[in-house]
Formats: sequence, C-alpha cells, structure tokens
Amino acid sequence: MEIELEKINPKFVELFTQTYGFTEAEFALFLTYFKPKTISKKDYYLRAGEVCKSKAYLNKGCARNFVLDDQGHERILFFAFEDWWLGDFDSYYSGKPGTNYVQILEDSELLVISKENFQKAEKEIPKLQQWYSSKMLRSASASRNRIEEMKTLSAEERYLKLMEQQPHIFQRIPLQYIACYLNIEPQSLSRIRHRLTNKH
Amino acid sequence: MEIELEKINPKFVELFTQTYGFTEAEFALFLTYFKPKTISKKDYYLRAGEVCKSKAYLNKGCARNFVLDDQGHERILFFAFEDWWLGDFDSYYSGKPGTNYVQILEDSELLVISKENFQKAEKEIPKLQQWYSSKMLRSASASRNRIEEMKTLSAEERYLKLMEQQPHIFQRIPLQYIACYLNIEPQSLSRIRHRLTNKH
DNA sequence: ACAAACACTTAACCCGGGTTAAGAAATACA
DNA sequence: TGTATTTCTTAACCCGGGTTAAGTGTTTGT
Repeated sequence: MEIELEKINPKFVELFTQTYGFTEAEFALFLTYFKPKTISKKDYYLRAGEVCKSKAYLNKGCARNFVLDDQGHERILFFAFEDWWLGDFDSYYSGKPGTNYVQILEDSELLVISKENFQKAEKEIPKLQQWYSSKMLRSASASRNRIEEMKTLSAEERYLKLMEQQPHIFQRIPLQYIACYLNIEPQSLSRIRHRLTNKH
Repeated sequence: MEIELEKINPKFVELFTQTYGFTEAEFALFLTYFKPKTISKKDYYLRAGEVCKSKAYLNKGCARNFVLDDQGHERILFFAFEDWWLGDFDSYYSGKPGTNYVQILEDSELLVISKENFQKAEKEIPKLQQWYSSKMLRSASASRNRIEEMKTLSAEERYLKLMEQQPHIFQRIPLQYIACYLNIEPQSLSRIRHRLTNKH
C-alpha cells in the first residue's frame, strides 16, 4: 500500500519540507510510516471508549469531533477539514480509553500513522517534536477561547462571529451540527437566521 | 493620637503576633505607624480618580468596594467587614489614580497606615512581606472565582450560594447592594426571593 | 421512481430575568 | 411626631432562547 505523492494535499508536503525543513530523504522515510485509509460518510474514525492509537491526517473530506455530556447529548468540539489531524489526544497520550468521537461527514481519505511508527519517526527525525508540541499549545488555547466565547456571547453573536470568521463551515456542514457546535438548538438557530434576514 | 489597644479588634493583634510571630516590641512599633480614623455612613474612604496612598484596617463597621462599568453603572466587587483591609491595590502599587470606590456603609473605625509608613515597617519587620503577598494571592484567586461563578450560575443559584456561604452579609447589607454584587436587578432579586419562599 | 430517512423551518408555548412604573414599608431627620 | 427619603416589593411587559410538535423540502437507497 504505497502512498502516491500526487494524491497528497500539497500542504502536507509543504508543512514538513518547508516549514519544518525535512530533507527529501527524511520526508520520504516519514511517508513510509503512514497508511492510507478511506472512511465513508457517517462512519467513525474513533469512538468514545476506544484507545486512540494513531494520528490521522485528513487528506480529503471532513469530520466532526464530539463528546457526550452528562445527559448523553452530543457536544461538538470542532469540525475538521482538509489538512487537519484527527484523533483523541488525551487518549493517545494516556493510552487509556478516550471520550471523543470522530465521525466522518463526507467520504474521506486519511493518512494514518500509528503511535509506534510516530515514535520511531520522532527518533529518526527530531524536528517532528517541535511541530507537535507547538500544535498542542495552539489547540489548547483555542479551546479555552471557545469556552470563554460560549459564556460571554449570546446565541446570535456566536452565530454571526462564526459566519464572519469561518464562513466555509457553512458550505459543507449541515446546520444542525453547526447549531450543536454553537450550543444552540437547531430550531433556535433557524429562528435567529430568520430574524437576521428579515431585519433590514 | 495614640491607639488604645483595648479598642483594637483582637484578630488584628492575633494575626501579627500569633500567625506572623511579631515580638511584642515589633508589634508595638508596627502600631505606632497607624492612625485611627472614623468615617461615617455613606462617606467614602476612597474614590475613583484618587491615588490610594494608604492601607486601612477596618476595625469596626462595613464598606463596599465598587467600580463603574463603561455605562457608568456601579459594580460591587466585595463587601468589607471587621478585620478586612480597605484600599485600591492597583492604585496603591502603581501610584496612579485608581478606579475603585470604597464607601462606608455603617459608621466605621479604621486603622490607617500610609504607604511610607508601611514601607518603613516592612524594612524593620520583614515578616510583614510574607503576610501581604499571601493576602494578594488569595484575593486574586477569589476574584477569578467570582467572575467564573457570574458566568456559569443563574441569578437564583448565585443568590442561594451567597445565602449559604455568607449569610452574615444579609444581616448588614441592604438588599439593593447585594443584588448589585450578585449582578441581578433589585426587582429581580425581590422576585427570586418571593419565588423561593412561596415554593414549598 | 418511490418510500424512508434526513435536514430545515415554522409556530405555539414556557421560563428567566431585564425594564418601567408604581406602591408599600421602613428609616431618618427636623 | 410627622414628613421626607430610602429601601423593598409587586405587577405588567419585553426579549432571547429552550421545548414540543408539526410541517416541508431534500437526499438516499433499492
């Protein structure tokens, strides 16, 4: 199962060769550790209760990452599109069963690298560590930020902010999931959109 | 203007002699740096725009510490009772005009120590520094905590929590100020109290 | 091509709490 | 002691958003 270079998102190549300065040999080696995998719409890359034993580069498609709250309701943490990484990082690092679901929303192509292979790669290509730790920091601060916004902004403000800052989400994600992501009931989101279009 | 020991809140003596281990001589010296001051109800110990040049031990009485928000509405940060310290710590340390008002709510007796005198005392009695830095830490974490509660709890929950955790406040502070402290309109607080008493 | 499933909207209703306005009760002051 | 001021309560109304229920499209799979 060789990975065909032409099929890889150019951003993937760029990230490691340009930004992190992998040599051609390093990059080629790195690639051998990945396995392509396709998952079709509605299937899961990961479910709560499973141990997350790999990272997956989302080469094509999109997905939603969610957890269940105490009442068993889904809470979407984020949507992933091309050039995102899928997984449950807590579970990955702790080795314990995780709480995250990663459900594919469009037939998708992943590049999957197992924990063992990633560890090998880290030894052989130490630059990899920098990349990953900076990624973690950014995502931790983003999630604090989101919690803050949930508490301080009204439903309408949250909707408008998302429209402004990530309009592409609305092209590909069903409104019900966007509502869930924004912590708004789908009916209420519908009403908010109605209010906004009929208001001047 | 000697300070009469019998009139000082025993907690004040205890704090410095017992908890911080001042010798009798040190404590006596420390005391000479204070000046007694009485302020009557509704007067201010401090107003926004003034530079806070002293700390004041509230020996008897009570006060409210508030700021004005962007719309000019009062926001009560905390109430002070016997054994609290009054002031605007930002202004005290920066030497710049502050934003805090400290209004006396019952005729009160203060023990005031000027910044210069406190600095002298700190040199002569180094233990003082420990006391003050630990105080600052605790109050910073309390205020973060309060902001968090404002965002996560409903008006009714905030009221019940205060009733449970600091019932003494209700003995001495007018409800309108408590409402302000809880970020509830006085009418709404009244309604909440009504709901609660008439609900079983 | 059709039924079944899914996605979205509309509407009626409820609830918490802000807003406005007015009244009742308590305090203070002369 | 009585009037004035302050404090607290009540009531009517509004608004945002959750809840329930019933549509109306729109996809999907056979």
